[in-house]
Amino acid sequence: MDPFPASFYARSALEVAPELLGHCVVHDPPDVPRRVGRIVETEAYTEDDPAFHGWNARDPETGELQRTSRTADLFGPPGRSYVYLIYGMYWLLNVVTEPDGIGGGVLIRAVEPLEGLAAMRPNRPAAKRDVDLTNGPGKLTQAFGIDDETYHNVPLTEPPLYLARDSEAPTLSIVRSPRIGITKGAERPWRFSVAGHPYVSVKP
DNA sequence: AGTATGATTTCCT
DNA sequence: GGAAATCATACTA
Repeated sequence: MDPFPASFYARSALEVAPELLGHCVVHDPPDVPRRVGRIVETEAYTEDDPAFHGWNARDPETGELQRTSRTADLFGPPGRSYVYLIYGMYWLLNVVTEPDGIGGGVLIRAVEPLEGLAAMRPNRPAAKRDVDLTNGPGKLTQAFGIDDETYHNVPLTEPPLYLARDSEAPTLSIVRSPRIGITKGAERPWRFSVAGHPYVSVKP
């Protein structure tokens, strides 16, 4: 499986998000068995989006979006990670999209574990069944051992953590639906999931 | 099966 | 001061 190159991400999150479905998240650090998950659910966030981080941080004079300490990396070069703490407890994994200087990203919301399940289970003691290992954005970062300390703003185009094109990816039926857990911009159908897949976090 | 609530931190108004 | 791209648990039926 080959990592997607940075150029793959240098366009709108709305194009990248559905194209990632069926392909893989690979985590292969030293001393730990390799973990692989097939992406089954994503969400797109763009600059022109009330749900975008820092949407409210606008210059009162010009209306320009401000790069705040939290959001600056969303405006950086494409193909890098944006790891964000939500509700004080959970890390969410995004990949930065759009050309350098434009803000945008794709949230990885759910994966189906393909490899390294034995290494995921100890990270997810609350998971009673394997489906609970990675069927949510906070769950999959736990299963894969991803936090901001090591994995924020690193390239997702090379080991140890990368997104890879899976030539064996099955043909998919993709569903568009409103994004989960947001209030502003909630009507935009910018969530993409594999139809009927058991690892999708919330039924569309 | 469905609904309600607490945990806990960072950032913006 | 309060909201936030969530999850696990504890209820009710």
